[in-house]
Amino acid sequence: MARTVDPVKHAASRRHIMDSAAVLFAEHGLERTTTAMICEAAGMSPGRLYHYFTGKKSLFIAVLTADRRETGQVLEELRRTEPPLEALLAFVEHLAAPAVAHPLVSQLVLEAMMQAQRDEEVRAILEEVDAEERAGLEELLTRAAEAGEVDAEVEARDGAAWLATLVGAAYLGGLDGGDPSARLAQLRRTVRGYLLLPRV
Amino acid sequence: MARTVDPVKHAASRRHIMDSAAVLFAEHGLERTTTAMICEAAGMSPGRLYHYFTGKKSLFIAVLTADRRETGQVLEELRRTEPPLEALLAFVEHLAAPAVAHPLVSQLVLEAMMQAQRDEEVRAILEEVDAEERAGLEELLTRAAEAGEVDAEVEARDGAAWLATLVGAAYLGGLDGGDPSARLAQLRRTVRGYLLLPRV
DNA sequence: GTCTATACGGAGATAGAC
DNA sequence: GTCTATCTCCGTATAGAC
Repeated sequence: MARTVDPVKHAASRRHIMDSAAVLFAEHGLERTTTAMICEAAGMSPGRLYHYFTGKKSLFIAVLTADRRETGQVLEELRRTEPPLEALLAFVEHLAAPAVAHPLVSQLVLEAMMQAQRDEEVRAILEEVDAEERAGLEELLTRAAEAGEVDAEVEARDGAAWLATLVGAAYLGGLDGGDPSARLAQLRRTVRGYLLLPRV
Repeated sequence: MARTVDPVKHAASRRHIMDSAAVLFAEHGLERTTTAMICEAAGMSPGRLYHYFTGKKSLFIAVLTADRRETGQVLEELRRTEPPLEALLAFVEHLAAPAVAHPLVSQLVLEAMMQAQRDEEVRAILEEVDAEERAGLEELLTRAAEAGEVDAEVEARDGAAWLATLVGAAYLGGLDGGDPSARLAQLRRTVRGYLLLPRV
């Protein structure tokens, strides 16, 4: 029984569409990106696009889940990294890394966050990713705190949530352009300052 | 020559529409808020709405400019506040205050930022406000630095821009709900930590 | 699998009576 | 000034030939 579809080609076609769409979603947002624009960017007809995706929203979600980062592996390694505070900082930088990679990535992530406010399906996906990230932050934060490398005033759960928010700030900063590596340095300094009580 | 329109009533009508629309823009975003939704929320017909605004976008911009904060007055006062570092922190909190006031305010501000990425007119408005805020931050930051209350490593211009980004983080944090006043405390701690070099 | 052509619905905006 | 009714366009998605 010969397969009628080549799964490799099929995946490649999907990927090509997703890559084209991702740029447009980042630049113009979900609603202002028309399927016609996507078709033109991908160099294909609507019929073809809808052969690979059931609709614009499913394409958007496919884009989001494709770029989903695997934090598990990184986390596994950082659990053994010494000192614990450095491991935590490294994790924060890992999470913020996409923001400095390219302005469009920042825009896409922020667009996703906004959509999550308004769409249950998108919200569910991002929630999952966020929970994973926060759990990692909390774990590393707790470890650093136990090692006495973090000020006692910083509570694990709230602190982790706030760190996630600060990572978000790096994405916000990505909108204005400017030097990406400088932004990463600012973030690093900020997180250190937050975790270690500054002398007053 | 009697005026045919009562300017007070006219302004009140505009205001009523803007108030109704602001909530919807915050909740659903610009594109997903239909004029029909606005009409229903405001309890009026499309004809009436278009009597007061030339279009949905002009209404959106009216909402943004109406909620525009007057930083000048606050800044004037903070210039004389001692110590300088406290003045700077107070200014940061002033800028972040709307974010803790109500979740919808956070959403509206973020929506505006996203629209600014895609619309020249919106961008121009926000740019103006942002520039004003950054100028204020830079001024107070410089003053605090000259008083030796801020670590020398923090450069005035970049530092001010980064502080503005951190204020943005407070708005981002507003999306997730949680205790608003706690978020303000986190921000305060973060900014202090950033400005004062923590002992390593 | 891919195209062209088009159906369908909805949203912004207007017309014109009152 | 305000309403009802409606126009027009455009965007999503589909139909059906190749």
